[in-house]
Amino acid sequence: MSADPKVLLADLLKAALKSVAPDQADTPILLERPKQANHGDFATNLALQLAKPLKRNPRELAALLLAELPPSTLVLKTEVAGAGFINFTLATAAKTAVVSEVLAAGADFGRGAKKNVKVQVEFVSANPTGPLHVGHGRGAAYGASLSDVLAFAGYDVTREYYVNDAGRQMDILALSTWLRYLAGFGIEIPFPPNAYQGDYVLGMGCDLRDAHQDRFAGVTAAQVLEGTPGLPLADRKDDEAKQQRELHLDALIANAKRLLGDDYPWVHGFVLNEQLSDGREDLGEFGVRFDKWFSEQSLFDTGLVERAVAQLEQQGHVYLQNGARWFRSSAFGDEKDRVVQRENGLYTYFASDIAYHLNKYERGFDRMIDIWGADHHGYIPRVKGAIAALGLPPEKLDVALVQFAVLYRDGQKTSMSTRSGEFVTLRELRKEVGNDACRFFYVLRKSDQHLDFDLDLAKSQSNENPVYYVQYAHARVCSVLNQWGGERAELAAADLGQLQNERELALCARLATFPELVQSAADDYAPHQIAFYLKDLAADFHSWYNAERMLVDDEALKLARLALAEAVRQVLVSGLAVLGVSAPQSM
RNA sequence: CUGCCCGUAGCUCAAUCGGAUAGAGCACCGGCCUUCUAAGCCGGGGGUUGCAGGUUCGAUUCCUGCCGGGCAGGCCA
Repeated sequence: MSADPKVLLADLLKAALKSVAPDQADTPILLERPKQANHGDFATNLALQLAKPLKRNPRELAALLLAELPPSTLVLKTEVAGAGFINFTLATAAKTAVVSEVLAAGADFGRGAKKNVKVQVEFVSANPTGPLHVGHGRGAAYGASLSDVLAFAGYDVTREYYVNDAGRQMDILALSTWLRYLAGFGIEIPFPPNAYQGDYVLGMGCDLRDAHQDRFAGVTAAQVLEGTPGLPLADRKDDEAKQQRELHLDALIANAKRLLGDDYPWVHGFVLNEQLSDGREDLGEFGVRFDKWFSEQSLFDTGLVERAVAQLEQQGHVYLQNGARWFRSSAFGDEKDRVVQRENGLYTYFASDIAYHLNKYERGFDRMIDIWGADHHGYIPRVKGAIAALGLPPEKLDVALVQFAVLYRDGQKTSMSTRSGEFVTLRELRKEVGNDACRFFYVLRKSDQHLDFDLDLAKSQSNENPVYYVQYAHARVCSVLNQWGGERAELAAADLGQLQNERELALCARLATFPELVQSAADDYAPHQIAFYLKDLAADFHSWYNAERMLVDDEALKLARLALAEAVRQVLVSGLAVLGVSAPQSM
């Protein structure tokens, strides 16, 4: 086990710095891996940083630093380059040492030390009012990969789904299902255009009948429609017509609650449960699991919503206007104040969200990450404002926005609304593209970048998806190791000095960056870095594979090369695991 | 109108918190399978990083102003 060359180099530089410029001894030593191979294995801009305070030529300073650099077997060559960079080329043994490190650490190579920092990641949190669609899929893939990256980097991660089981949308779904159910008994009520149209609602209507027969069917169409304003003509799109449709829907919901009485919560619960288990199954198949499903309704049941608003009120951040309670969020960076309790006494969604975040803080997380769709960006100031108003530290909460995924089919954008009934579900997408390609594709770009998901491309040319490129590298290693047929333990004893050629050393350098890459991906909330790294690692491997044979007659060389291949395989497995992608033995 | 995000090769995207000659894939052109998997490799052409300024040794990155695209601005969830 050798120590990290980066740390050792930094120590050497620190010593040199101390003797060249004692006054500047606290200058941070920044070591980076140059993009270009002929710039060595590590480079520092230390001399450039010192040039200004010392008022000296950076190249001269670089030369001075090198002259004072303590000797080390680690370093093969140093040079001053460009404007005043110092480039280091490592000794071959220092480069290949990573192979034995990987073999010794196995799946733990690259894993960060336990940080004892509790991080909560909340993601997906889609309304349980219909199947997940491709937009949710992106949030799911991003959240799951981010969680896994953080966990791998050493954080203690809790994955959580916030279930919006309270509120009007769930009532609309319960009503929609009930109306479909009633139709099955010949009780025909015109289906409202703003109710949930999807086929899955018909299915739930049938399921409801299978489970409870005619228990909820003891009504007449006239009773259900009693007191409703009726529906305007379908082609009317004016505001008045829209408003009438909403009123009609609310009246139907009120009738449903009145007519069903104590049975309404049964229907509501039935519908909620169907949707939740459907979503859980869907996400599970996608490799996305949650540690906790947090119910919005529970915030009301435990009185936390009331308490949160009361707490804000005690601090003097709430006022009454037009019969409603307003949170003075404009005093906390929001552009205007927000209603937390409506004139009719009902709390707004925002109020329960305040309570939810209060609950998160009370659970003692050191950091919380909310993953939202980018359309919610305007929501950030009010939530952070509420947190600050409650006297809690807003900087513990990070909101990661995920841009929309836009689906293209036949070169045309495809609608994804859950209300229109025409949308592409995550299930359909997974079936067409496959889970592996799907997970990889979703995370292959920065989260704040728009995602054009071309279905035809994903479907017809799925073999060209980059995920296969990475998996293929893994399968190739497996194949070679199988044909060799030896024991993995033999590889640990390989003489790594046999690894001499450029491609082998490049592979070693690539492997050596994996631990810091994991850290960087975690720090930046950027799991896409893992995906790009795996592509690069696979490219280095394929290039080497085509240029050199592993199963050669020279026993020492063979073992060394197999050891390197096995190290590559291990890192591919670790990286793919973080992304929720399988690593097949053969393809 | 106001706020946030984004403009990088023909297309889809990277670029190590300000670094050196801006990189991949797809597409296009030319090579490599009697040898460990050709879902692969090697080579080639392709760019004023939207535009104009500013900050400094150095800018795709930071600041200002324009241009263009997306999203948001409910007592909805």
